[in-house]
Amino acid sequence: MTTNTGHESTAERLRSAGLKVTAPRLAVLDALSGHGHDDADTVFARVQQELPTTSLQAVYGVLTALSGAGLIRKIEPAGSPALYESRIGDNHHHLVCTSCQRVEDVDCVIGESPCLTPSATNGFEIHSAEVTFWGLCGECRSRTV
Amino acid sequence: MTTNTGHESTAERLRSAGLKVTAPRLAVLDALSGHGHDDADTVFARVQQELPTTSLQAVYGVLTALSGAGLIRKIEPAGSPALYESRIGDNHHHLVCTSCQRVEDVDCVIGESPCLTPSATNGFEIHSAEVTFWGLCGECRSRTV
DNA sequence: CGGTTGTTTTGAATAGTTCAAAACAACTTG
DNA sequence: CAAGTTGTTTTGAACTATTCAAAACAACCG
Repeated sequence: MTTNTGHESTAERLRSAGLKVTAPRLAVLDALSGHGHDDADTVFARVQQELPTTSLQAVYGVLTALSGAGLIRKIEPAGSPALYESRIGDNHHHLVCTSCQRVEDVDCVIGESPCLTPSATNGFEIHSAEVTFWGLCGECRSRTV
Repeated sequence: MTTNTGHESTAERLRSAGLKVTAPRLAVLDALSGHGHDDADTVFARVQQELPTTSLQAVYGVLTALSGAGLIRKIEPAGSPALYESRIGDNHHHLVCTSCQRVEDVDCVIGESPCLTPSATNGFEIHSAEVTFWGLCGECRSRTV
């Protein structure tokens, strides 16, 4: 029975996505929850603390499975390794600092639609739009005065 | 004298950018002109035809120098190697096919401003915005019927 | 034409990620 | 609840795109 109570446990979310519930997967989801945007190495380091036998390749496998299932989202800003985030469902966008590579979330630009409507589709059937804002974060701005 | 006649030769464009005029640079600029979006290997292959002694590393160096000088633009869509294009100056965006990775240009979404104005800047000083539309290109759509 | 500085060659190294086979563990079914 | 099936993780290796570094070289200035 796959009852969706609205506040599924982590294990339940895995099961409803058709994935087996394993310790590495729970640990990765836990490592990503609440945090911002982490690369595979960072997730790996965090997972190892509570599950020291986990391999980096397992983390890659888990991250791939989870983003394939839509439980996490993968972004790949130019110049950074792939980053994973647990905020999903809304199609939010990202600010990336050109100096320190820090990534922060921004809500969709103007409501929802503009982000999905290019001026011409060139025959493409568009599924999603991704917006990346490049600039200097507050911290790097004050450091560069 | 750095007279800008409005139709500078390739060599002149290099010189006005403060770069020395060399055969590999001319060949790379030539290889990129008129073409769409090419990765370093593709540029390398094209350059080799008219300048067989050129090394791949030289091509990387040239591409870095040219995009640093603003003579070409580098884009890095998730899942593809870095691509270079000669269309510059306007801040146009890209359609990327999720099936064949083909990249095409689209003009800026709605006029100009929306692309540069996120809903909240989180303290960032924003320099540019990059929009990537993901979808299926016409060719892959018909193949997937 | 000679000197200086920037560029290219050559050769090697690196980061991030993926692949493959074998060992193993989760869920299913009897 | 035991055994089997299937999906997952481990282990170890490979790979791609890219960068680094030193030496040879060429463009441009005077």
